[in-house]
Amino acid sequence: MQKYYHKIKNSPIFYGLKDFELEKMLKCFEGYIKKYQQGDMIFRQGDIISKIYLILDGEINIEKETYWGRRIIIQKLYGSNNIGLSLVASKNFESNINALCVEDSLVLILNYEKCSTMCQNACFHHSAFIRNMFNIISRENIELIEKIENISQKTIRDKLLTYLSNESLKNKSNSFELKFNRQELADYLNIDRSAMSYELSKLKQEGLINYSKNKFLLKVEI
Amino acid sequence: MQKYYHKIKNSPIFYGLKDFELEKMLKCFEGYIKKYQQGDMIFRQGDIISKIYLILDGEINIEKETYWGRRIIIQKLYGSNNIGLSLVASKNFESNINALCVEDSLVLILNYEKCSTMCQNACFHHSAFIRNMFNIISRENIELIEKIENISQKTIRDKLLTYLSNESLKNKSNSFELKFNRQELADYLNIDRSAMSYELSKLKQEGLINYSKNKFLLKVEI
DNA sequence: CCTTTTTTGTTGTAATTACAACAGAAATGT
DNA sequence: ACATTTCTGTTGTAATTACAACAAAAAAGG
Repeated sequence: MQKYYHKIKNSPIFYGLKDFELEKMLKCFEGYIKKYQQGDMIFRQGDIISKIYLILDGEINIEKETYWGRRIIIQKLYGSNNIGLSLVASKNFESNINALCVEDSLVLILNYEKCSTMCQNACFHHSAFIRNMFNIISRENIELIEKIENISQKTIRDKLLTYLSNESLKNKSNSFELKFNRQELADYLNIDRSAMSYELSKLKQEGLINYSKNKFLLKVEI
Repeated sequence: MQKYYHKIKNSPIFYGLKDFELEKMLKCFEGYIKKYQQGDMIFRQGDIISKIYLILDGEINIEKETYWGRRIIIQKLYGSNNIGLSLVASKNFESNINALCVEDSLVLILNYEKCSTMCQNACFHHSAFIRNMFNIISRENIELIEKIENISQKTIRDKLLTYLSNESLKNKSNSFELKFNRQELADYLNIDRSAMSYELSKLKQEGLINYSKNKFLLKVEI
């Protein structure tokens, strides 16, 4: 466990703690580390969740399968993101999403019940921890709204331009690298991959964007 | 202010407080009441937010305007929902949404900074308050994911069936009343109103659903 | 280095949707 | 009760998209 302390201390939820403080809190929260392999599901739609999953390393897709069997990618999460937070904090403990490891991943698992109620020994940092969770889940919220903006555009072209523009803003640069491969991007934007590919080529031809592999350049203000 | 205490105490965020405790907290949080009229914007895209808005009464649409001028309805909020919470809790204080009053509304406004940091006099209920906010924003999060599920369906028919099925689940009944009018529903589901109207008629003809005005009956399991 | 597998791009066609224009119904105001 | 306005439903057409099938390029695995 100790060998992961530096990773854990880098996460926004435990930021700035000393080793002995961290140790105390992890005990408090019944924290433990679990390794997942590429392709593993951390949990699925319908699972009852009672843990908070803090991603220390790896890459995880939050997905949903429709009634008709199509995949929707809600978002892609990396180290220092949390999953399960919002699920767990609500009255309804049943997951409405799948958490799929796209790479081998390292996850710190905490007992939500222990996290959310002040412990007897009322560790000094507990309230800061709760505030941090709050910030994290808020950011999650904003990202979901951004996704809704992206997929709510009318045409494939508008979806792409809106998505790329938002990525550009987040990267504070008009050149940036996409985290999705083409199929994932299509599943994220809810469009057909080949139609998307066609539209990307057209945008490139028209000089609005440029790209090579996953490196993109947005040449226009949206 | 006092005359609103019963409303405030009914909200999940202040639930179960005694009058004198509530009074102390509201002072702590610099809380005040503001009345809005139908059509008023509580805040707009681009506004810098530093308050928490707790809806005591009324009806508010969370909307976004696309670059191309189309309206997206993110969600509809009623009394005892919060707006501005997730906006305010992030480092980035710039709103990415509009909050539009669809009816005359009554809003309790709190200073976020005061809410999120423990006050000197450390009122007993402050940590419960933060936990409540946490629960609220989590539920918000889950609703956003549900919206994403609804609008991520491939066809208008699938969007409608998924939406109606989710409403049915939330109402724990296969008959329920929609909170949206037709144009709003179309803007929520990101589809053309007339095409949606056409598909609704078809679903009714085929016997999958029934409706009259906003009262709907879902006759199939999705 | 070569083979195999995976990812990405291209194109034609059928299906779906947006849009416009209008009719009918319901709600509102007087 | 009537006129006016708003909301909902209907239909035809043009635009957009999904899908399938395949080609080309890149990555992975010996």
